[in-house]
Amino acid sequence: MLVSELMLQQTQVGRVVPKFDEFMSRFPTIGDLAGASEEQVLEQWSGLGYYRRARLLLGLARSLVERAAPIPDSVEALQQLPGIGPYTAAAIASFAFGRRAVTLDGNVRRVAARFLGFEGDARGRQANARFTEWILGLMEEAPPGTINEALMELGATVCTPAGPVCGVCPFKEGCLAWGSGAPDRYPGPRTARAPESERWVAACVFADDGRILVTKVISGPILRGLWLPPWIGASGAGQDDGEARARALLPVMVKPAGAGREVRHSVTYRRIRIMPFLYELLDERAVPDGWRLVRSEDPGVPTSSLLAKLSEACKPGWIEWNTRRETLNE
DNA sequence: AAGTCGGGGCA
DNA sequence: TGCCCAGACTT
Repeated sequence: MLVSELMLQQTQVGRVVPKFDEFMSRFPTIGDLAGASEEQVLEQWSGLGYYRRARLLLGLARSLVERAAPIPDSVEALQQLPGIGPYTAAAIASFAFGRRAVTLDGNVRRVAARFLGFEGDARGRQANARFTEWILGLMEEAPPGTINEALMELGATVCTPAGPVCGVCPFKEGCLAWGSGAPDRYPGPRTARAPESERWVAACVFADDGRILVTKVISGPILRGLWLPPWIGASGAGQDDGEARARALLPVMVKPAGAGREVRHSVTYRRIRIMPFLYELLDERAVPDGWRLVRSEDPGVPTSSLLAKLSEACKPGWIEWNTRRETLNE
C-alpha cells in the first residue's frame, strides 16, 4: 500500500498498475527495498515521473528498517514519514488500519465541491475544513475506508472533471452543483503557472547495434539523476548552429548522421521542443566513464520516457522524411 | 500560499 | 492546446 499510494500521487491508476506490479516483484518486501541502491529504485521508477517520490520511498523504507519499526497506524505518525503527506497518511490509515481519516485528493475535492456547491479554492484551508466535515458525517454510515474509496471512485468514473454523468450519480439528490444545472462549473479553475516554451538540441549517438549513448543528468532543475542523451538549450539557434552545440556535448569522436524528427516533451510548466542530431559512434572503446551505451527499450539505468522518444525520433524512416522536407524547403 | 517536480490521456 | 490526475516538499 505504501508503494501504490506513493506511485498514485498525481498519477492516474492505469499508468501505475503495470509499474506497481514490476516494482513489487523486484522489491517484494520493505527489507528488499531498503537494501536497494537509489539507482536500482529509480530504474524501476523510470517513466513514472516525479522522481523525488522514489527517493523519498527509499528513505522511508530505510528509516523503518533501521529502527526496526512497523509501519505506523495513525495519521499523525504516518505523516512524519518522508513522502507521506495528508492524503497518503489518510489513505493508509483508513484503508489499512480502518482509522477515521479523510482522503482529500483531487477526485474527492471535486465531488465535495460540487455536492456542497463550494465556491472558492477547492485546495485551500476553508475547503479542507468544509469537505472534511461533510465526509466525516458520511463515515457515520459506513467504514472510513469504504467511504474514501467510494468518493474517489465516484470522482474518477461519474463525477468527472468534464462532462460528469449526473444521470447515474447516487448523490444527485442533494447535490448543489447538480441543482445549479451546471455541475462542471465546480470547482473553480485552478491557478496554474503559464506554460513556457523551450528549445533544446540533443546529441543522439548510436553504436552499430543500435544502442544509444547516455550520461547521468548532473545539474539543472529537472530529470536529475536520470540517464539520457546529452542536451542543451538552443533557443533561436539555426540548424547548423544547433548541430554544433549538440556535437560539443559529446566526449567521443563521432560521425554526423543528420537530424531526427523534433520531439516534444513537457515537464510541468515547461513545453520543450527538442531537435535530436544523430551521430555514429566510431570507436565503442572510447566511451569514457560516466557514459554508457544502452538499448532504449531496456536501458538498465534510471531514465525518463524522453529517452524512448528521442530514440524513436531518430529511426531511419524519420530521418529520410526530415531530409526530404528540408530539401523541399530549400 | 505559492512554486516546483513527469508524463500521458483527454476534450 | 489546456486541464487534470489516489500530492508532497520547499520557500
